Amino acid sequence: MSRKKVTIRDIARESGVSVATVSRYLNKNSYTSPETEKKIQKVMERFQYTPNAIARGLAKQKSNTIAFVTPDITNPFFPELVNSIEKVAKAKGYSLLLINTNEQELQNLDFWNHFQSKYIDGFIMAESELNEKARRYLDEMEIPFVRIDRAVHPEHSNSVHVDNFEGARLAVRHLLEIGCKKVAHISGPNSLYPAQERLMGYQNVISNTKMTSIVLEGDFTLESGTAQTEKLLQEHPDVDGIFYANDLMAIGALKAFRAHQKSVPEDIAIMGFDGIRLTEIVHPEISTIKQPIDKIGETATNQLIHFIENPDEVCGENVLLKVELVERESTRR
Amino acid sequence: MSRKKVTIRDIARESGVSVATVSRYLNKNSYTSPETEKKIQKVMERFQYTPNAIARGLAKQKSNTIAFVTPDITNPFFPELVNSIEKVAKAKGYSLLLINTNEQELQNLDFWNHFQSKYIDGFIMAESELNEKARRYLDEMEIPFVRIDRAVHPEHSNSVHVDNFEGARLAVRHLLEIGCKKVAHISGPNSLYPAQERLMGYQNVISNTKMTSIVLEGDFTLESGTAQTEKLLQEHPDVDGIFYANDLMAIGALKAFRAHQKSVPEDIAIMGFDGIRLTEIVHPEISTIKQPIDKIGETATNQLIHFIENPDEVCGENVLLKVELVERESTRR
DNA sequence: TTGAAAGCGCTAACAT
DNA sequence: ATGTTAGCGCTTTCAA
Repeated sequence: MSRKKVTIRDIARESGVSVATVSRYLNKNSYTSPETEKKIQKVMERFQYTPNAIARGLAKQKSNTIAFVTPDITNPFFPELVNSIEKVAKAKGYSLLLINTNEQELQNLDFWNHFQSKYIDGFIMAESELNEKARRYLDEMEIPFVRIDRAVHPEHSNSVHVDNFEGARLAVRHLLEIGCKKVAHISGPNSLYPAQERLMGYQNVISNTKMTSIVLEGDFTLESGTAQTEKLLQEHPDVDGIFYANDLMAIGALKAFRAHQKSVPEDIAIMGFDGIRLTEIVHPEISTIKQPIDKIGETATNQLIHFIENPDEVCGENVLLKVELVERESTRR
Repeated sequence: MSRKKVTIRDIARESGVSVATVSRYLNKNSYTSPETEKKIQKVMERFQYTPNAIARGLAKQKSNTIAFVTPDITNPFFPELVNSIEKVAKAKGYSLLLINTNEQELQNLDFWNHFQSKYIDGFIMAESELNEKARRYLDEMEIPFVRIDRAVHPEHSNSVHVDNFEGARLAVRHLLEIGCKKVAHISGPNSLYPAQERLMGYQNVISNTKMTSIVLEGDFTLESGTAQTEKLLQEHPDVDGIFYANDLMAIGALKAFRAHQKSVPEDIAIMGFDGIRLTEIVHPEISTIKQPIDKIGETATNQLIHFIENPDEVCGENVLLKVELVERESTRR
């Protein structure tokens, strides 16, 4: 038996109906009599028919593909996130395209033209920012997207967002509860909104104590965790609790503590933020504020697909998810 | 200004030529006079024309997308790999689809029908195995693919493969050189060819000494690293060197050593395999046999695209890449 | 409820 | 060197 690809026309001919009827059956959007449905169904099975997605895409101007756009997929947040995004997408009949591109290029209208030329139905972005021009262009082209993680910004809607402020408060209060007397914060880049929120959470709690606020700005990388901790230990050798704006920096800090013979949690207790798996792998295991990563991916994807399929519902909401304190060795006294 | 999408017909009309000429210009596969080229070029720029990828796909039966197929993208190997795959793919005009699916489903012909219905041009797989039926089907459909990492198997060609045997030998010899007297191996699953090769490398070196071979089978997970190390310490408390078939298990082992108050490298020296970034993050930093991850991704992608674009060259080669010893704290005496 | 036919936007013979 | 035209496989009016 030759593997000639079977088309809708073959199915139509073989079932004795027109292609239009077969198409209707396929799309279940118009009535078809039960009998013809049965017939078509049978024939499709016999021929192992699978409608051609590309042809469909061309006719409907829709690819049933969404994209995940990021400048750096080695961000440790990424794999789990993609997992849940892909899961939901697949369940709803969408494929996931991975697009690795820098912030620069996202401002380029050509980039979006190519994007549209594939009829990509929408995308999720986790890190970059779009300038005014790009946003307007996307708007004209009616390509929906949702922001998560570092891409969240209060000026823009359509995002899935976690409670960074409350999370930071949880973290700092936890440090106070276990008896820390001098608590510092290594923040994320000030330009990022989630980093600002975490900083504000820290300050909010500290301002209700007699402590003074000690903040150094990091950049969310492992290396900056090590470096800023070094600096902090230099300037304030008596710090006994540190809240890091993300887990990676907290993990990087461990190297600095080792160099300074400080033991965690005995000399200094530390908290991270994110809940990446790495926190359980290092020693000591790091206490953290855990984000519901799967839920973020799921919610974002559901929301995106909702927009795609209901373009009329103009304005998207912002979802806010809860975070949770996870206590581990780094704060166990 | 309305954003009506501009098509090849608009460009043709506006440049005073036929669509065929524009198409030729686009595909640069037939001659067009320099003058008309200039004209067309101008018009395209003026209209910001981007050819519709879906329409092209339908006509050429080709989507210019490749897929990365894996059952578990949280495999720590993944992000860096995808990075290099995507980079090469993009440079050659291909997009990357991420497909998360279990081994089970890969045997399902419907899965491949859907795959084909999108005109996916080829794929890379890193972990699963395909049964005879699926392989034949792919063959009939002429969907090329290449195997890397755990999916490599000596019975199949078209793979990019590292020198596991030699790598294992390097690792074990290194342990001997730093003075280990009793060296054990925690292997990967026996069912996986790369794991077998690493095991053979271990045995090869050990057989040239007066030592006896001590091997426990792990499964490449962090947890199994901890568990098998526990077991090993129970059975052979005097082991003073361990070669782990991958980094993750070596990292998991650290927990076991801590529990048994064994210090690394003083009491026991350990080596991993892979060269994932994590080995530099934990303490002590783990010596390892580093695979050229980027190169694997690049080579695999280049090879895949080569097959896609030269379907005539029937039989694919197997590329073998070198590995490299990286000495870190875990073997520094 | 079903069919005929005109697209969707591009490619690739075949002509000229 | 360029134009005509018939697809690629499916969807969607419009009629019946």
